[in-house]
Amino acid sequence: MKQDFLEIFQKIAPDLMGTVKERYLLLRHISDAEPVGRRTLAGISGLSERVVRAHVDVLRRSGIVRFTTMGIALEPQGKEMMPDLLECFLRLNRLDEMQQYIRQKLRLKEVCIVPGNCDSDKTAKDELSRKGALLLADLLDGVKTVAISGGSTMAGVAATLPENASGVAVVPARGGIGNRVEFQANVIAAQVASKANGTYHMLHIPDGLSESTLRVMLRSDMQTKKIVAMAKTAEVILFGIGRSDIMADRRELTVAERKKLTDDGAVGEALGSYCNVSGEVVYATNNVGISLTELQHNLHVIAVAGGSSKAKAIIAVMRACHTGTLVTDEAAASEIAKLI
Amino acid sequence: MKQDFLEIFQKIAPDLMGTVKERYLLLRHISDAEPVGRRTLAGISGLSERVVRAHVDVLRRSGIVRFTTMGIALEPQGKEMMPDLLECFLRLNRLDEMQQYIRQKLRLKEVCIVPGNCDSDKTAKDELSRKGALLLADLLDGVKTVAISGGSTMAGVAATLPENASGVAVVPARGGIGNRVEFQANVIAAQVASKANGTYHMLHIPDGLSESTLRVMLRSDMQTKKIVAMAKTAEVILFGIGRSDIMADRRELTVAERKKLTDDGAVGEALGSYCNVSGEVVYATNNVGISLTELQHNLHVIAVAGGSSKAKAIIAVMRACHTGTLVTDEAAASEIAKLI
DNA sequence: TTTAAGTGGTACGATTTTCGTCCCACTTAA
DNA sequence: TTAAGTGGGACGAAAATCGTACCACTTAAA
Repeated sequence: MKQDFLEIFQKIAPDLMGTVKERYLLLRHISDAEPVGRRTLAGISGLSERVVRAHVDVLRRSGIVRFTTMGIALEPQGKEMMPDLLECFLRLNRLDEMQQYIRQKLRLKEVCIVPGNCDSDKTAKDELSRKGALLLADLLDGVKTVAISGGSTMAGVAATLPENASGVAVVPARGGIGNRVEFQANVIAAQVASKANGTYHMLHIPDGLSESTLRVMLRSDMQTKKIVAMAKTAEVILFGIGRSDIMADRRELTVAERKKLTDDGAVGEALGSYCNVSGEVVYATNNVGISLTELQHNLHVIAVAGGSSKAKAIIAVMRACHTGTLVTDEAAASEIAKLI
Repeated sequence: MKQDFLEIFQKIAPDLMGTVKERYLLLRHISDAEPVGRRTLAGISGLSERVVRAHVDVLRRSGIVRFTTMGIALEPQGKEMMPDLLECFLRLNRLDEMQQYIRQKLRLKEVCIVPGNCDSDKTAKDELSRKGALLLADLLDGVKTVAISGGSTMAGVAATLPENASGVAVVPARGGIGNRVEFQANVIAAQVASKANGTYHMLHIPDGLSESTLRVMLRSDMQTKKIVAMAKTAEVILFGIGRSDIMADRRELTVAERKKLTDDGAVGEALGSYCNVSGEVVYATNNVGISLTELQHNLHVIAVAGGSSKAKAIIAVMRACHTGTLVTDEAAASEIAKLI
């Protein structure tokens, strides 16, 4: 069997997962402190008394727990199944706890973790992109403009985005980078627009221009100015996160620039900004578009990145970002949780 | 370990299982006839349009299906998971279908099937008893009298019955049989009464008396008469089913009697009545209490028996019984389904 | 081209279910 | 004896679910 029933279940009934988790939590507490009463149980589990009653009532009918005058206790068969139950939910709950932990530590709005490791597992990378795409799809209705960055992960998001008729306008978050055409923000923006039956605009600015050249270009090109403005006021901004050393390679920075990066402790890159582990932007490429520190004005900020090798980069960038939703994978998340 | 989660899930969230099964069914139908519309889907699945809508909405949010102008279709990732999904639900659905099939063919009120084979698997036997006990427990409130037969399965029911304060009166369904004290109906009735904080009565009549002796005893013993009357009007009657040859051994029948049994095609026994595979009672022991053919007057009739070796016996007895709930196991059920 | 069947989307009121919040009789241990 | 805690029961409010329409649109047959 390739996929756990648990994963399948999570796919076809994510709305019921909350109920199941509550039951599991209750059983854990009952197992810890049996016999224990409804109200006490409600207190330590954070649920209301009434829902606790509803849950234990089902569990009683299943013969897992018993109601005694001293409280709710596990039946022998319930006790018997506890180890299996724990093992089953261990991973699930670990992801849950990590989500909460990372969210609080990094002060983010939300954190999503998909199982697996993007570095070694191709399907995990697919899952990551898919999760990002689903989050984006849920936002598309009631939104006018979406800005999206480049990179292989964003390309995956664009590829797995379900078709819809939201008709949003999609713009690249930053100018061009690298030489793989399929990972260009322009191309990805076009692909997303196609899936959403919307419009797209391009930013024809190469990376690594001198500041003066950039200024000249901007002065003469009203179109670019308009698109940059659109990106800055986009309700949704979606971007990937890269390791600073790898991104330096891809941008073909000079030796001097790379030395400066390492000297300043840069570990992560996103939207052209290189950050150190404290969340400070230590270097920024000369290009147009949104930068990391401007994200507060956007309604929905979504960062997608996975793989244990990117853990430090993710910490750095999300600290610099201060807000938004992080979509990552199990491997990166556990590494992040270890580091912070 | 993977398979375990399904069973565990069934234990801790049996109420959600219906929803999950509906989703599974819908996915099967979508997979069969994609792209297919809401109303068509509602028609072939037997669900209401609104419910179908709610389900596919969840599935869409999970990225499993896609809504197109031609109908609902599977996303690539949904198509990918279908084989696993089918495998996961194969067993579950087989049990479901068998329940329906046996219920209709044998014209019973209800059929419950627990996984496994009681003949070879001790835990399956526990599950069987437990299921019977749970059914009984659900009935106890609002009921005054329960009649129960003897046998190892009934002993298991009594042992796994959750304690409760229903205070029912428990009587043995029939007089004594065999020589194992722990399987006597009297003892089991007492045990059930103890668990239910109720009262119990005994039937001090040994098996195999001559008819004249029996008559004499009954004439002089008003107590026995009263208890037999209680048993016959009990709202709940619970009994096990045995193979006729084995029961003949246990009752130590004479060679002539056994020959008559085999000649008449007796295969199953319950409540002192030996039945052939057509459901005709071909021989009845000389004892007091309820007999198989009188069960129509009882509100709830529950037969509990499992193991593939008992398949024929179960068919015979349940055909003679005409009504009631049958609790059996997977092995017996598949054998029964094959035979009828 | 026209037409009829079928599609997803939307809306709204009725129904059912869930939930919050009491009180009660009872058990238990201090 | 008392005080804390137990499960059970009940009832009205709140919420989710559900039935049932209608709509604009696509599609494929006529």
